[in-house]
Amino acid sequence: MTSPTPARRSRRTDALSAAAIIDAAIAVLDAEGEEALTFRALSIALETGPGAIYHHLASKQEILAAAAQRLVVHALADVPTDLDAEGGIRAVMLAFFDLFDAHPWVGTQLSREPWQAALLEMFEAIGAHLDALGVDERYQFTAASSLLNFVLGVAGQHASATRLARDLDRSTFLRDIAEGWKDEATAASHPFSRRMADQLAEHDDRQQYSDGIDFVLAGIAAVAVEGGLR
Amino acid sequence: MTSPTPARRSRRTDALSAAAIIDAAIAVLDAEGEEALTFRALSIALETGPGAIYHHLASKQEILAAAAQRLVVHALADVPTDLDAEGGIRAVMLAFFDLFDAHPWVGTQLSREPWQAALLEMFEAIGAHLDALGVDERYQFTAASSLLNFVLGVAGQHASATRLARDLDRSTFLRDIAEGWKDEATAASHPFSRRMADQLAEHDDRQQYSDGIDFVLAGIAAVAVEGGLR
DNA sequence: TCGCTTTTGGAACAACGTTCCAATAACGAG
DNA sequence: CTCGTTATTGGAACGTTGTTCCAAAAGCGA
Repeated sequence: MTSPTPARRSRRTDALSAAAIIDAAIAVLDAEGEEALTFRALSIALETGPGAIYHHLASKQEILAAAAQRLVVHALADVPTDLDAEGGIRAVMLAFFDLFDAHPWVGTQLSREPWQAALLEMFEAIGAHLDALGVDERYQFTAASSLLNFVLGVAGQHASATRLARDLDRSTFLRDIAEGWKDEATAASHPFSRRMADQLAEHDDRQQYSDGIDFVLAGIAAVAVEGGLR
Repeated sequence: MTSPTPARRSRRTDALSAAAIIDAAIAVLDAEGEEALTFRALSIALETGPGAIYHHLASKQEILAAAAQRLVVHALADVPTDLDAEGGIRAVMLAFFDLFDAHPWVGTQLSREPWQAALLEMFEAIGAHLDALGVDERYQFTAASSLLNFVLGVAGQHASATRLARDLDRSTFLRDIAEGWKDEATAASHPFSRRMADQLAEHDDRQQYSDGIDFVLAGIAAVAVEGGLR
């Protein structure tokens, strides 16, 4: 098998490169999920061995971080630029949600390494609108961080929910959780959650995310625009 | 070695149990960090083998989830109950931060499994105050979720930062990141982050978290209390 | 005292990320 | 063109992980 073909041109027709490895990694992650990205799977996809991969990238972390950054940059490139300040922030934030919805593994990756490259891109994209929004300069760092932290929380939950509900249906998965909240013993000690159980089962993730942004933006407007309290 | 001592009373003086295993797991996690919790480390700490552990708990996930839930419940038990609605929510949210600061691995765990037991406790503790805060019933689910997502984002970042800065000092770690933001090429394409670099290096995590809560609470008050817009 | 069930702990397994290395292609200097 | 040097390749091997399996031991009801 795999006859040597002694003296053709190149060992590979397509040269291996960091970019090619990241391409393959994204393809595997999107097609089969986070836990499917192994050096063995990558080796098969690229028709090579782990040694060759390690010659271009230092670790699995580096592959994941680079893959996440590429998708973040790509998603941000598609955001329209002719919007007012608030519309611009909303568009950026929704672009993040759609990215995490299409590539849930990115949500996991962003919590693996602090202030990695992808996070800088997100931080910048959010912060770029704060001046135009009229946010007092002293509040801009906190405002951008708050929006970023909110996105990251959603991204993490969305990723783990998708991971678990990979075979299972999302709605039946949520219905099961909601049923648990309606269990007598649980409901007795968790009355608020009991009241919310039906909404949990029926809610729209994207709408809820958008409503959450409304809260944070309204809060920033109330506290940090035109000199809020202290 | 380990002479059999043929016929004493019990095989172990302290009976193995789920609670004892979780105790040991928390001790290992707090003392040596997330990646130190292995079945081998647990076996040594409990003076047993992996088989005995699996007889009481089904998987490593289950151990981590139970450990996280215990700490969340414990942290919530210490929150004073004689506060007004807003003070109550603030106290709960700050209790979460202090928990994630003392036990960073909890922040990672909460993103591993969706709607796990610990999250229900957090969701309930937040939501319990929303009626008293005057939040319209239609907004309570979204309001509680938004606060929860914000906490989870902070927890995840805090956990990964602590993990990376385990040997390294936190302030020098942040200073290094900030220096990267001041790099000429980076600064040119990321002017907002460039302006924020010094604040990144000097900011207080807990204060920033508290300010973020101010934003979200102000936004909830503006949008969802006494019938906000739409 | 005996039979059955629970509990124990260690051996064994497959899979993972990573390291190492011998073989090969590419390339610059002569 | 030729040759020594470097870059690149891919597979074998390593140590560690979570998990499974099983035989021995302890506890317990009849």
